Formats: sequence, C-alpha cells, structure tokens
Amino acid sequence: MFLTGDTLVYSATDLAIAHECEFQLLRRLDERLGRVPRLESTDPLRDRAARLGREHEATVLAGYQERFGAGVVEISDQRVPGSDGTADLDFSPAALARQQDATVAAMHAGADVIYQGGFFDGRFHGRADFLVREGEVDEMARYAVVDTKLARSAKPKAVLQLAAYADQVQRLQVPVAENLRLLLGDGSQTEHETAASVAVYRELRRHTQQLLDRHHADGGPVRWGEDWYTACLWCDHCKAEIERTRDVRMIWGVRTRHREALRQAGLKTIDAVAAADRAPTGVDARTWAGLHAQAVLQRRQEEAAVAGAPQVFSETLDRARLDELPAPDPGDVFFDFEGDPLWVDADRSVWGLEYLFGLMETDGSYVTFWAHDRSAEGRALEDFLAYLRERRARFPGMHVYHYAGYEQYTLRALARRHDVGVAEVNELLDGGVFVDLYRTVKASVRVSQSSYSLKKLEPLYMGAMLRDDDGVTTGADSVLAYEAACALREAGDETGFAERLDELADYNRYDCLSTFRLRDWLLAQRAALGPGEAVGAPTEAVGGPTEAVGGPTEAVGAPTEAEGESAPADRRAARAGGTPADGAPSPQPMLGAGASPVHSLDGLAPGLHQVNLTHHGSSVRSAPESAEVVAQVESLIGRAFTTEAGSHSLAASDILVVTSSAEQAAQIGGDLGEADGGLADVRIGTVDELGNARAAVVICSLAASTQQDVRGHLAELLSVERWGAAIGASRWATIVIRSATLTRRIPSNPTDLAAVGAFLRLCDGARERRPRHR
DNA sequence: ATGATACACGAGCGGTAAAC
DNA sequence: GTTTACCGCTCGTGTATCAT
Repeated sequence: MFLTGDTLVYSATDLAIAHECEFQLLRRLDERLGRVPRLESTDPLRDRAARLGREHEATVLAGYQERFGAGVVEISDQRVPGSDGTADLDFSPAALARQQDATVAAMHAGADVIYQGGFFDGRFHGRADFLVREGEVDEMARYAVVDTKLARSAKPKAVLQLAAYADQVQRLQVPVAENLRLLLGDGSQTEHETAASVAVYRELRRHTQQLLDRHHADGGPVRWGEDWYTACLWCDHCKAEIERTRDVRMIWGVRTRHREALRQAGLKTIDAVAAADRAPTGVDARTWAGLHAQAVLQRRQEEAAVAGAPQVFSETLDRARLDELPAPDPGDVFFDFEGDPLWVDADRSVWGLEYLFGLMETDGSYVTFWAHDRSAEGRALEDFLAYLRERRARFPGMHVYHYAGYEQYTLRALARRHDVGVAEVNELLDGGVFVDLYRTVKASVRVSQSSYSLKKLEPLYMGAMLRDDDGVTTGADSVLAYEAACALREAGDETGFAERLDELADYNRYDCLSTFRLRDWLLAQRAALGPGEAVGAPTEAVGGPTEAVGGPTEAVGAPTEAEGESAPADRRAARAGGTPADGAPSPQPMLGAGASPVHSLDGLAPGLHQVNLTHHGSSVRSAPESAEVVAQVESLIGRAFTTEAGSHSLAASDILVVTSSAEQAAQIGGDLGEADGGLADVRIGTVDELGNARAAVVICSLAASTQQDVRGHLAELLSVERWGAAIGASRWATIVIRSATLTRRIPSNPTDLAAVGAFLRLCDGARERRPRHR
C-alpha cells in the first residue's frame, strides 16, 4: 500500500489483510500516512514460516528452471538509487508500468514460465509468483496463475490472491486457464475455478477500495470500536487497541457473541463489566456470573500491581472437579514434549519433529528421550513407552500429568506415524493414565490472569523459582533455539549444538517441574476447602509477584437502475437460466398465465434486477424481505404490459415469487394475503418446487441475512442450479431480493468460496433496484 | 501452521400437556 | 380424538483457547 500523488495504490496482500481484519488494514494506512506511530511487532515464528515459504518458492522455481531452462523469464524489480548509495525499490507509476509491460511482452512471446510478473492498473499493484503457460487460445499463449504456499491446505486468502492476478491477466487481454493452482507445502496441489474466484475477489476489491478511500479522506486515524469496519480481535493491531481502550475482550474467556451483547448494553470495558450488577440481555445468567467474576478478579490483580504489591489471585469454583484428580502416587510423572512444527525431512511429506520427550519423577529426577531425525523419533517413542511400561509395573497407581491436549494428541499421531505401540498408546490414553491439568484448571478454579497458559499460572505456586526472561522461556523461543542448534550441528559445531540442547532441556525441565507444582497446588486447593465443604463462597488463594523479580481499468460494481429503458439485447437472465437437468417433468403447481412472450413492461427494464436489503439474524425466514416482496408486487401491478396477445395491465397472476425455503414462502403468502388489492393470485413456491412454471416477472427471496445465519448450508442456499432455473423462468425480468451482507464476507473454506463466486457470477450485470418498502 | 478440546448456542426432534 | 404450543433434549457448528 502506497500513495502516488493523491491516489492510494494497494496490493493483493492488502486485500488479504482486509479479508482477515479491516481494522488492521486501516491502521496500516494510518501508519503509512503518519497518522499513528508504527506498531512494532516481533513474531519470530511468523518470520520463520515466511522464510520457509520463500525457500519453498525457490524450490519450485528451481524445478521450473530445470524443466524449461531459458523458458523461465523472471520479471525484475524496478529500482532507483537510494540516499545511502543502495538501490531502493521504485514504486512510481512509470516504473510499475514498465514492469507490467515486461510481463505482457513475456506473455505475448509465449514464455513457458513467468516468475514475479508485475501488474498495475492505477489502483492495484501485484506480483504473481508464477504464470505458467498452458495451451493456447486463438494462437495466443494461455496462462495459469500459480502460487506457492507453505500451508498444507488451501486457504481462501491464497485463492483470492491468485484471483487478483488472474483478473489482471484478463484485463491485459491475455487468456487465462480455467483453474487457479496452489502448490502447497507438503508437495500437493489444489485447483480452484478461476471465474468463480475472480467474482468473489471483485466483491472484496470493491469493498476494500471503498473502505480505504473513505478512510484516506477522513482526516484522522481510525477509532477503535466503530462499526463501519470489521476487527478480528486477535491480530497485533487489535490486541494493542484492546489493551489501550480496556475493551471487554481483556476478560479471559469472553466470546465474540458475549462481547457484542455487552457492548450493546453499554458495557464496553472490563471496568464497566466489573462495576455492573446485573446481566445484560443476551448473556445468560451463568455466563454473566463467570465473566463478571473474572473481570473483578483481573482488576484486583491490576490494582495490586499499581499499589506496588504485584500478586496473582485465584478462587476455587468447583470442588467436585478437584476431587476428580487421581490420588498422588510416588510413581507419578510430569511430562512435556518439545517439538518443531515446521521441521521437515528431505521428502517434505511429513511435517514436525518431536525432538524431546521430557519428564520429571516425584523425587525431582529428570528423564529425557531425544530424537534429531525421523527414525530416532520412532525409537524415542518406543523407549518412552518401555519406560512407562516398566514404571506402571512398579507403580500401578501412577499417572502421567501434562498441560493441555498437545501431549495426548501428539502421542497418538506419533504412534500412527511410526506404527509403534498404537494399541498401547490408545490403552494408556483411553484408560485415563494421562491427566490433562488444563482441563482441571479451567473447570475448578478462576485465576486473575488474562490468560490461563502454564506460564501465567506459575506465580501461584513457583514462588522464588519463577522464571526470568532470559534464554529460552516460551514455546516460540524453543522452536527457534532448536532450529539454531541444528544449524550449528550442520556447520560441524558439535559443542555449540550440545550447549543449545542443554538450554532446551533446561526449558523443558522447568515446564515439567511447573506441571508437577501445579498438580500439587491443585491438590492443596482441595485440602484448603476441608472435607465435605463443597458448596459455599469461593475460597481464594494468593500467588507471588506477577512477573519474575527482575482508477481501475476494470469497472467494479453493478450498473445503476435505469427504469423503463428497453435495453433489447440484455436478456442475460434468460441465458443464465435453464430448467433443472433431472429430465422428467415434475408436478407443476406453479405453472400458470403469461404464456405469450412479453414485449414490454412499463417501468421495469428487462433482465435481472437486484434489491439489496439490510437485515439481521434471519436464516430461513425474513419479514423485511417478505415486506419488500409485497412492495415490489404492489409497485408492478397495473403497469402497462404488452405481449403478442396485446396490451393490458400487469396482473397478480403474471408474477411468480420463488423463495429459498418453505418458511419464507409461507411468510410471503401470509403478507400478500393481508395486503390490499387482491394479491392472493401471485404464485409462490420454493425454488425446488419451481418445475416448469413461467411468469412475466419472477421475484426471488433468499431470506438469509449473513453466512453465519445459514451455517453449513451456504452452498445449498446459493446453488446456481436452483437460482439459475428461477431466473430462467421469467419472460421479462427477474428481481432478486437478498441481504447485502450475504456475499460480503469471504467464506472460510474454498468450497463455500466457490459457491459464493458462482452465485455472484449468476447475478453479474444485474441492475441495482431500489427497495420499494417504505 | 495445526489439531484437540470445551463450551455456547441455534435448529431439529420428540414428548407432553392443554385446548378444541 | 386430534391438533397445537411449548419444553427440554440431542446434535452439529462455530469460536476461543491451549500447545509446539
């Protein structure tokens, strides 16, 4: 994202950011414009994933070069001399145009592969990883848009990025392959229909461009908590604002829905929630009690810190869940894995290596099983299982304690991966030998921290042994430290390698010890309650200090309404339609009048019209849409209407209403019945019972407000087979009435993305018609 | 980047009670 | 005796959280 003169130019990455978090994008614009200081964020894990992503891309490039040799054309960066003698990237319009010219020239020349092709249309600038020649159309080379992604499954964000480049290639009059292609991190590839993906991309682009331009025109920085943009609530930009504004999101365990309900009731901060004395509507009593108590407790910790006596507080919630903990046994062990989730061996097929199985026994002795390659990982698992077998024989009542689900999940995965001890692992896990203390913590106590990670609980029970911030202290640190250790070993530095491993073992040992102490602390909370005192006010415990001491060429948007105009050739609706393909004519309950071709209808242009409404919370029935259907019918009836049979006034029987559900059909039927002027002759039915019905005007009602409201049924709701048939049933015009927000959000999976894209294509070119309901 | 898990909540379903 | 309204249950889905 950058400015050329007064025009804001954005990239595929910016669109991807908008898709995930519009607030983040607006904030980045503010940073760009100097309205707010840059948010420094360091996420070493993300950096590493990015680095591995570039390596993956380089591998694919090398593969193409091996295959095509000089047929691979790289489009070079445009540079200008920088102030300090180096060369800076040149983002001037002229430079971007040169880059695009080179890309077009390479496509016209029929290059086998174009690497880093550049595009610029005045508003959008992008670099496509790969354009791969794939066949020809009218003696012109046709190109497939291909991208590499480290992920192991296709994400909508990646598909939309490809669609952005495909859109540009089309704009430049070069044929594009039917499918977009992703080359994933595990060596697999996925394909996505170009046309549908581009349709969704254009929606996203149109919306994002409006958002950016609106904010650019605003004088000041974006303000948190307004509702003209979306916010993900978890990215660094959102987190910073949540902290700064003391958003209710600071309360541990608050759900998005509850946050909405709290904000509706005017409870916008953790402080307001703590001070409130009763549940707002939309939050049930039990949930409210929990959130309120959590808010109060978190504030107490903050106040203690301000007063110079930092403390972590806790309360016992459920004695019964503490009682479910197994009786302590001298054979108990406290277990923790260290792994590198991005480790791959040569064939790249399996990701992740568990390089250390660490555990602590009750006498404090620490036991390790190391693995630095795939086969060693299998042996470590065998040794670990043999250790447990032997120990269980000696201590039949022993348990393996750990924090959160990773250990159990990973053991099952490792057993499957190496085909080692599958039955034994299942027996151990199903038999309750492994005990997840995170489960117990969540169910039995409330803690004044804003996170319930193991590290955040430690002030409650680690006392003077609380970890400081030096060395390896987080999971992310450990991943990076292991990568660094392996690099040292590859460089022949065995001593350095061993030193790093010692550090990692220290970190792992501390986690095991922490799990051990946590178990004992939980048992102590139980004991503090005394025998049988399960009910009553929560008891409380207090921990130590919180911290350790120390202008686009492509028009986007639909044409505007042009009433009464007789655009003769634009009968897109009829073309897009067609009858259901299942052959045998079905019963035709809706078949009726209007058999003659329509020549004109006063006040309604032929073809497809779209009425966008704003409504909320509807899935199968929408009263506002029903009211709008009635209003549209009323506005049409009586208008001059000419067929081969002659001219007359449009009657109720010339109109057919098609709905997505029986519920909506019933709703509309009722509303039409109540309306004045004999609207009962309007035929109504669901899109599935359409059959061969025909009418001069077809009105469609989709009823659903948003994608969330239809859950798993999005593809079914938007089915092109169904609505195509409905549109095709009109002899003059079709009016589609739907929620504007139904296609606003980008679906979270590629299947739904394709469904939305196909539906948008169906409605492509529809005239925007204004709502008639008052 | 990923999977498991717990939880909340809406939809669908079946039973029961009340009303006709 | 039949219909309808309502309740509580299960089921499925989405979200938040943890871990590496």
